[in-house]
Amino acid sequence: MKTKTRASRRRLEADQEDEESHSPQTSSEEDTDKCLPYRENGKGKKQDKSKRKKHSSSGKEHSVRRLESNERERQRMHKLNNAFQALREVIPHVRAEKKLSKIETLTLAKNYINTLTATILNITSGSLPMAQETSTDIGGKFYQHYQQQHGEENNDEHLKKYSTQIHSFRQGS
DNA sequence: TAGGCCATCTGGTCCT
DNA sequence: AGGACCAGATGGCCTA
Repeated sequence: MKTKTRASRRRLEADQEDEESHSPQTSSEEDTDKCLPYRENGKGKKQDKSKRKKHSSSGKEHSVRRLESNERERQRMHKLNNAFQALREVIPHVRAEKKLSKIETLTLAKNYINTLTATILNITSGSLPMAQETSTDIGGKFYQHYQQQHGEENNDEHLKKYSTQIHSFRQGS
């Protein structure tokens, strides 16, 4: 992978620093200073430099914890990316040969959900204002798409169930 | 070459 | 206490 080289290089550098000085914080402190301005409130709020936590562990221990933490973070991001990939695969889009970026994926997913919701409401009742705005042409296309995705069997049953859920969800909100 | 996108590292904060 | 989550920083790759 392209960034593997970078990652291993950084790890190597960190290890070297650790071995040389037993104070791997030096470069990290500089990095942290670049994080300014600090977030103002809420989750992830950064503290004033003077209030920063002191590491109780030795340099070696801290370095080990950091590496473990980095690995967990990588795994977490991989899971997140897998979820993005799964989302990409269920969103119909025009330029199928080009991979959707994350922001495109989220935006298209939101639009897709909105359209599907409107379409299903249109199919099942047509009584809500949003459903009336939706053209039957679009509705037909998505119904076709639904059939391609889910096959012929139990479509009515599934659609009925889904639309009931949507209706109750919309009424609840 | 600038800008977009991405993976990774990192330290702070939250949660269990 | 330790893991999860988050956001900033950094640098590589790609494309217009």
